[in-house]
Amino acid sequence: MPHSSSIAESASTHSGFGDFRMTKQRKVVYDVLMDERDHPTASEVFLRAKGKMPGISLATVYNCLETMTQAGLIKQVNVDREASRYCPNLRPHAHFFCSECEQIYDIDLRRHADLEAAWELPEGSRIDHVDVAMKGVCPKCGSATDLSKSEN
Amino acid sequence: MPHSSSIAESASTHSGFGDFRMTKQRKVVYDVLMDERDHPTASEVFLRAKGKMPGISLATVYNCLETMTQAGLIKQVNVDREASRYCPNLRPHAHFFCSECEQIYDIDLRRHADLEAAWELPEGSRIDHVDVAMKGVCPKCGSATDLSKSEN
DNA sequence: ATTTTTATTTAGAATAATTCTTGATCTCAA
DNA sequence: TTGAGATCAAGAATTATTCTAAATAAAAAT
Repeated sequence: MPHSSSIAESASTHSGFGDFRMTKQRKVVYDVLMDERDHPTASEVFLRAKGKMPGISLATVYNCLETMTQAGLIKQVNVDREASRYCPNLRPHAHFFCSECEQIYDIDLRRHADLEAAWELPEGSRIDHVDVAMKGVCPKCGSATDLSKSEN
Repeated sequence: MPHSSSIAESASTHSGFGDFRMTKQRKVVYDVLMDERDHPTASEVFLRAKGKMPGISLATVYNCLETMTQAGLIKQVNVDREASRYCPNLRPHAHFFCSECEQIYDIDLRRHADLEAAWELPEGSRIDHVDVAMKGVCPKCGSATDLSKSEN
């Protein structure tokens, strides 16, 4: 008889997130995301993860990112068709992509804001997930005069 | 031929949208989007376009979609990392992706709604574009009992 | 503790959407 | 009409991601 217990698991590698096991590799990947919350791509995560665990493979990084996304531990962030990025911020938030510095910033939702109220949703729609991505220029890049389009 | 409309229809091949030329191919692609507003992917557009212009190539369809998106004639719609879809709806609207029927629906913005008010945007951010994608189950699919998960 | 089962990792091959390249063709303007 | 530049077509190339299969590790059962 294979196991069947749905939730409520026991000791060690379990995290309490459904059937999710926090393996060594997953821990490393998760830590990478926690260490620098700059929305790295899978390959960027891979590079950093190798620093902590040289033998880890790219496929594993992809696996970990996918499993942890499913488990709800992290979020996958997509901007246009670029490589997916990942973040461990679980609060409801939007993403702001600065087209100057190509950084992604988390934008928090205001306490009382009602996202769905703004839209003419047909009666009876069930919303599972709302994804808000903004594009523009961040304060840092915006204040820099057009001349000094240097770095930062 | 159906649709008469708006833009991209005047005299020569010029449309008034910057330096954009409405060539035969681009017209075909644009008409495909106008004929059936169901957010087709590039390959779907290609298939339909071949009906109107058998010699058209996939590369050209990609070119047309890209140029017209740049020109602001159509919009590229991305849901997660799936193939991009395209729509000629220029009103500000969000996209609702039904995970049952895999259709994309346009969701209009309520007249007075203020999108940016909901977010804790840092002072001095310049927003060029906001992209809202919702995922869930549409009324049609939601009302169908779980048993009749048939089509549509 | 040893065996059996199941999940996870790894490396590389495969995939799929998209972009690029090159040469041909078309359009506009002189 | 000619020349320049834009656009098109066909196929090769790219790239992020997924898949496959074998090896390993962890958990459960004996």
